[in-house]
Amino acid sequence: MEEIRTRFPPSPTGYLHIGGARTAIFNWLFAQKTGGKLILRIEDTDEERSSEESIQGIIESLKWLGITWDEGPYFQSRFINEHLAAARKLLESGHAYKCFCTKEELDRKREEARKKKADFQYDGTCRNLTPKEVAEKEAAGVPYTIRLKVPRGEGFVGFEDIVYGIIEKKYEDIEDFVIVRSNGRPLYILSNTVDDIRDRITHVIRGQDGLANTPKQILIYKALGALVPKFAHMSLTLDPKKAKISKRTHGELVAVSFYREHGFLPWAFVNYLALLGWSTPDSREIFSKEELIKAFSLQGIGRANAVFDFRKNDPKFFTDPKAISVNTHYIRNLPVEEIEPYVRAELEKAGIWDPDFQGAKRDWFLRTVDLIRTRYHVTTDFATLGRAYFSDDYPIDPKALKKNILKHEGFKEWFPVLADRLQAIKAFTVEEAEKVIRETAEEFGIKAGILINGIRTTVTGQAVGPGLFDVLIAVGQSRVVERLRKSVIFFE
RNA sequence: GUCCCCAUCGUCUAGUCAGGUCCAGGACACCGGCCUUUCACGCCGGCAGCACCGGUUCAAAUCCGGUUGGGGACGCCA
Repeated sequence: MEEIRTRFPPSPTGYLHIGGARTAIFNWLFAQKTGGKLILRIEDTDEERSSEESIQGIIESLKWLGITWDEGPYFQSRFINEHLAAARKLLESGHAYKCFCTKEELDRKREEARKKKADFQYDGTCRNLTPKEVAEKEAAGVPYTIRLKVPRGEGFVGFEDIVYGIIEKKYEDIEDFVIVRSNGRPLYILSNTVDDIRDRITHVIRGQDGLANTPKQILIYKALGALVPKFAHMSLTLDPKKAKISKRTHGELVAVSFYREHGFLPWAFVNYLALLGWSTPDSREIFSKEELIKAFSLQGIGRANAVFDFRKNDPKFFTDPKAISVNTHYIRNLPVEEIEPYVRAELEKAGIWDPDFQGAKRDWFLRTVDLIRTRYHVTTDFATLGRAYFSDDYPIDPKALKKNILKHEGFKEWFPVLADRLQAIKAFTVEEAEKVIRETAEEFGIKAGILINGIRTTVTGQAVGPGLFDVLIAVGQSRVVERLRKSVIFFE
């Protein structure tokens, strides 16, 4: 059987955004699933907007997501001569012709048509130029573009899209489109097709916005005598207002790097993105990498566009709640060793990483991560909400301070007593700590909850967290005692 | 304006190709309860949808037509 080859061809005009990432993921999944190859091709032929920085950023984002490619990156700009050779071939075989119309003239006609609310198509002025006329214009040095000669009369270009089914477009609805500019540079529609032919792409998996281009490209394949690949167009990703996601209007909120910086586990993000516009008959949502590859199929891609429901300025969610929930799932359920490197990265970023955490204190570290992770949503939480476990320099949440400590003047005397008694414990265990604290509460004639919540706030800086006695063991006897002693300053 | 695509809970979706088993299933979010030293987790329960109109049929979310709505493409950008 023929080898399956897919490609991901980003144009390096900015960061990788979620739409591009999704396209890359689907191509990658299909290649993995079928034992095929994924080709990475940088379409850097837009001289104005392409940048090296963007190329690096895109590659970095792909790597972070865990998307691997088998060939490339190839650079489209290196193959311009090949694109032009194809155009010459089309000229010679009579599938294309030189057009001497000026851009200004065409722009004017287009504008005129738009005003009259009429359809505009190139009128084919130069299509019927005699060889003599062409020669004269050329001799006079009139610049020209090269247009593909689209078949005229009845008939249509048809193909069967793997996702959308049979698509047919009448010849009369396709104009003789430009494939080479008057400055001699090829256009995307030509370059992209020639590259796909050279790279022996068998399956073009791309956004639905490429659907309208497909009949034109098929015409090029046929004129060049090349085999037409299979096409699978995927539904688009829309913003909450149903507009196409774009770097321009959504900024960093749609950048893959944004999610990396905000504490997403790469696989969780891939898993979530796969769910946008793709599903299995059983509506399953959580997949390991192996499971996703196994479950993936192009037929599972939906035809209706999907909304990436990010919430700008939402106090509770900084992006699509579903994306966060998938991430949360992984943070809570993955073997703790698998999230260890990500927690480490966050602690390093926060400047509170201790090398012992992967040496002498590794057991403690893993146990602590495991203890606190059930209420975290993103890996950055370990360095913010969880800071007190890993560093002695941590902030006290003012609300918690007010509610759990300042409300009870008694802590002025309770904290020192608790510090003494906890320090006196020989074997510092959950049971012992609990016993001491409950007895102390009884002695003072108050509810244990008051002491428990006050201690939690002092020791962790927060009103919420794991069961207090587990917290005390995690933080450790000496640090707990120290923190309690220092707490009298809250009343100064 | 022309061409193309799409239409199930707020969001992601199953079900549509092969009409009955769907007074529509799951997930997220939301609400309530249990658990509890707090917050989570977990468990239990709830809210909420087949865009509309017509047709075919014994029977339609599923098939057909139209309407409306949404999206995309119409560049000498990629």
